[in-house]
Amino acid sequence: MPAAPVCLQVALPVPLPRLFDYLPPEGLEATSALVGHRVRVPFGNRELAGVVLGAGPAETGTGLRQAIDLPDPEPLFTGELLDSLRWLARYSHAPAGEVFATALPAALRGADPLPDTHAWAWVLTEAGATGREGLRRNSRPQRLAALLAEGPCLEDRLDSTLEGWREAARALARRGYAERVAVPAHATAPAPQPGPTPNDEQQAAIDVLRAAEGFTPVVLEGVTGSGKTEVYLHAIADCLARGRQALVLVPEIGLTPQTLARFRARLGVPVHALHSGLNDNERARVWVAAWRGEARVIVGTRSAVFTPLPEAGLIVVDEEHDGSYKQQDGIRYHARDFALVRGKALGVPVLLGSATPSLETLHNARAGRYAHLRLRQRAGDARPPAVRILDVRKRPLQAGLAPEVLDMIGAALRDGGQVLVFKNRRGYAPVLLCHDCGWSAHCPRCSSALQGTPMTVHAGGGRLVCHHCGHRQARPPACPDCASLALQPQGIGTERLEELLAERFADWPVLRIDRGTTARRDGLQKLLAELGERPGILVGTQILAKGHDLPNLTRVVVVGVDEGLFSSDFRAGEKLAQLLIQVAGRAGRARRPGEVWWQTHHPEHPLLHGLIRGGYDSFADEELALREAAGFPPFAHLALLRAEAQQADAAGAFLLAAKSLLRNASGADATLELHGPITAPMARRAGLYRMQLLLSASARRALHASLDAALPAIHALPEARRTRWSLDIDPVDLY
DNA sequence: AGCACGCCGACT
DNA sequence: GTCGGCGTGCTC
Repeated sequence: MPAAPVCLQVALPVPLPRLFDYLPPEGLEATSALVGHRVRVPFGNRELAGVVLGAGPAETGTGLRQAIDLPDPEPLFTGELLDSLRWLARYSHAPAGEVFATALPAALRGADPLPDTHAWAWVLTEAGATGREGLRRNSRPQRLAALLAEGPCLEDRLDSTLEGWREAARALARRGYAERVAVPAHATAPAPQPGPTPNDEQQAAIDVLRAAEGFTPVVLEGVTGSGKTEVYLHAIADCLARGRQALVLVPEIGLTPQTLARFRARLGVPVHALHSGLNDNERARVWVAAWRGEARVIVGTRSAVFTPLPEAGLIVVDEEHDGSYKQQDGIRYHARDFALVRGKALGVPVLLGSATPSLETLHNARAGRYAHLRLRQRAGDARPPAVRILDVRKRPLQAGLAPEVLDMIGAALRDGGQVLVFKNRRGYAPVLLCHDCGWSAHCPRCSSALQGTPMTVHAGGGRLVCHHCGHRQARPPACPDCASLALQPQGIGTERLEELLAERFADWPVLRIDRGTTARRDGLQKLLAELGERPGILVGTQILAKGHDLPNLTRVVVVGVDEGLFSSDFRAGEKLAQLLIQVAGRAGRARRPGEVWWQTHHPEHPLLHGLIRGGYDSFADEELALREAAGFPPFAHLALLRAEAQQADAAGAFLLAAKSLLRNASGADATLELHGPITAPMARRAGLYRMQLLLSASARRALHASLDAALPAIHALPEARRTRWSLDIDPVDLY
């Protein structure tokens, strides 16, 4: 019998959960030496680029086609990154081809050749050296020429030294005074600057990392202003001194030009940034520079976790609790978790920094899996602000603000201070709340230790729905506890906040800070610089929780606290606590003592009192106990099967069929719980009906085993055809 | 996901 | 008589 032909097993970016066999390209043999290479193949009547993941005998006998070529002289994926991405494909139950495509910068997803990784610098020509005297004094070209007279200067550095240098450089180039030259990336750094001497706590953290051998996860817990970045910088410097690369992940709003400038000034090697402001080619250049070992320090947001690190020495995840680390579409990975997977495979320390670590991370720390270090000292004489809980039951609210709050804002402004009015995150499903006594609707079938499960007001307003089990009931006409008629869905009407404040405090500036006003690079900085230290009001969401010093900020008001207290999302309490702590940090940096007001219908709520009395730690103790009793993460493992369809019943029919397949697949193993299908809180989006099925298991293994067993059949369901569906492992939002 | 093939309405 | 609607089927 003739041996089956030896072919390449190729992962292609198509939503099909399998590899494709190809004969090797002309003149090449199919061996495992080709694993990790990009490969160009014919696919149907088009051409695709994929990644070789194996070599072996063909499984399908007929119709084998031949790969076209391998674009790169060496494999792009080797060793640790190759293994980690294979692991991610298995863990996320996603096609390997899509995972590898996600890991590559967009410009490399095709078969285009690798970009060169030179950095660009500007130098003065001989003509420029003499001719620059003739330039108009203090004009930008003259200032640029003066700068270049001291030596060649990198474009990166020009970005932070001379505003508008590009135009000036073009002007010099036109006269033949200056030219652009390519320089190898590693030869381009300024001399490192010394930093301040670390305090005892910082030094202890630095020492732990210095002594670490192999994979060492370390939680660094420290409030705003306690100097976490200083610890990062020392650890990175140590890592560089050992001749290794460092990867730093930051949340989307954390990667400011100021952060980068600080890293660049201190480290004395080029710092490569990967953020949303870069175009595809720039991103590809950084990725390849890291792959070649030229980039020694890479600072980037979520997707930077896929950077190759052939000489890795350290991974830092800043603000590890931040929600922006979880990708919400496509391959739904969690960058912090994947960073830990990579750190383990690489055998390097992983530093998780936060003022408010996620409960997952705290749980791991308490179980002894992570080292847990704290920074308690604050820089300078900053003091924590006084927190005041304002009971707004029965108070007449204007655009959601109590009269006491408006009075306080007026007084603070007249006193020359700035006020931050912080709206809690939008997007919570509305919960029915009694304005007179604080009663809220809970599901009768889902009572658990976790304060019961709030029911949400369904679109249309007449019905209450339990988001956990799908139970429905009519909306009560009056409060069951106090018979008041003041039942209101929470989370509505905050849009009017800015309008009201601008009208009421017309003599002072009212700045709205949201994604819209700060989308441009430096948008937030510009707005804040404009305000300076003049009295005024800042209105905003999430984005204001972190960021720059506002030394004149004396009052902070948090509205929408109740939406966090009574959201049907089990993570809402954690998010609220993190937010309240972070926002308090903003007021705690003022020159004058700050005051934080929390506006609530639930002045006695244990979460609020726990935070005031024992801080984040004691909140975490209580919340972890509740999560354990209720069977939620980190004590259970979740997966969410979402479906959307044109027809109202199609999504539900698909999920019901999937549920029965999963039930069979879990077999005698009763540890897999299936909740639903229920309508998603946002029941319709873009005209599609949306539903979801929640899977939970106390053991990760059971969850994945059932999914592995059932997914092929779920893919093949006839109901799947008229449905768009996706699987989210470890969902962060249950909707 | 693309991109075919494949049968039924309003247009030159 | 054709162009084109999106149902369903396949991709080594």
